[in-house]
Amino acid sequence: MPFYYQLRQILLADVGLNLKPGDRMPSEGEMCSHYGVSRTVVRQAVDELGREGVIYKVKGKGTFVTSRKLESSHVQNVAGFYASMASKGHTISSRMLRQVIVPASAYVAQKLSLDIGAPVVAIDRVRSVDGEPISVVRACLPQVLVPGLESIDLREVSMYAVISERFGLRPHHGRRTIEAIAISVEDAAYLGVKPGLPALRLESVARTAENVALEHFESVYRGDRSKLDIQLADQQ
Amino acid sequence: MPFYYQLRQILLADVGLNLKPGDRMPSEGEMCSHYGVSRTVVRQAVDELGREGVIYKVKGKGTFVTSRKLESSHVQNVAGFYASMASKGHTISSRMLRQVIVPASAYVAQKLSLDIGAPVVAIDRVRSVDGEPISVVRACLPQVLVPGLESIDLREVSMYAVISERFGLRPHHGRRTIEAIAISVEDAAYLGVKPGLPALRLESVARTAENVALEHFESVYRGDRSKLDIQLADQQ
DNA sequence: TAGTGGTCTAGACCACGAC
DNA sequence: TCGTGGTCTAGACCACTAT
Repeated sequence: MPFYYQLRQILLADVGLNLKPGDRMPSEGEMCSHYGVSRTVVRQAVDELGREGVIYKVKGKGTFVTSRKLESSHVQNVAGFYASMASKGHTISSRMLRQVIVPASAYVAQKLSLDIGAPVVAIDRVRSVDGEPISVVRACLPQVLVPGLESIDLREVSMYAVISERFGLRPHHGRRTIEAIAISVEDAAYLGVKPGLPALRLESVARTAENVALEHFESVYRGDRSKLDIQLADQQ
Repeated sequence: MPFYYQLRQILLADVGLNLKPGDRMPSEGEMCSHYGVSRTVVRQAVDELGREGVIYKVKGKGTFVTSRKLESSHVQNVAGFYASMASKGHTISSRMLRQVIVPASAYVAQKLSLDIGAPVVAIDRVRSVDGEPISVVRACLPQVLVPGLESIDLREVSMYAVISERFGLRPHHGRRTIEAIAISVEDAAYLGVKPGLPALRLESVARTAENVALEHFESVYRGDRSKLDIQLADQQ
């Protein structure tokens, strides 16, 4: 492990144990001599924690603990729903509605920069958190990128983990939009609510670092049980 | 301006003009000699662009252009609604519903870490984009932090800009939640839609770097005209 | 004046990818 | 083998804050 990463972990532990909100951290010079590393290393560790909002720096004064707890939300992380919920201790399960190769619709083709009719793996699931159905997710991935995905059991695992391990593909950036809709008859039945009630609709396109469109999905969350969390952080 | 910032701007312009998606950037060593700066400077500029998703690096190969256009969304930026919309060329106006000092309700007091009944400046507005009413925003700020805010004309300016200039307070981090609701009779009237239709409700608490709660607001967006945009970016 | 973080230099060695 | 980005050293000067 690089020094700066080890130091980052040490400082993170300090913030959780010895240091309270508003406390001043040791100065960069003190850290250099205390841990026997150069200032480059100290700054890389401290800057990372600053970007994550754990601490903040004031020129001429010092570095201080922000102390807020970070709970990254799956809405703004490429990590995915499964990883996000699992990290909070929830149990996630999926009921598979469809897992087949279909020709891309005009809409999906446009979102994924494919030709209309190009083969995509369509994966429709009802996702439950701690046993309760929360959302209906309809995902599409270009079949050429993930051959064989249509026959992998995804009920109890993270799809992103499978894609990463089997195909070496990792989502890197993307865009999501959220809107309020009246829930459809079909989705209401899946989620056990009345049709027409307010629901959240989240649409997402994830791309690799090379900007290859990897996945499009649309998910509908029942409005009475779902809030989407977003963390804000100013650029430091 | 620091060298690394100037270099950042130069590289950003290159990405927009000379370089296409997937193109390789000059290597770090080439930039050093070309611009006559040390590698520290080059790395600080390149790393920033990497974090913003403009470029990405592959060890042993080089640095490449991602090329996606960044459209920062006001949902995940502390910058605020006004700055976000204004930067996209929209005209924002506000109809002031209420701008007074009131005692904090139990709910607001808890969100702002105040005592119940402590004075807060309540600012309720109907916000219009390009002349069309889009959302109802109800904000509360601790009166001790922003004395006099209740008598400043906020109809045509950014509230965050006012708070920054007059009181030296800048939002630094915070948390927002999004949910789907059926719009109330009152808000429906403000927005000119039918009561009970799906709407988005965004709740936010913004804090300063010192973790002082600066502002709580709740805003309701008419569901038929609003989508909230979120940019995803993997940690590099 | 002393201490802090912000910026910068001029080197170094390493692991990884391409050839 | 060579070039790339990843990590690291040991300094330096600056602007800002506090006293």
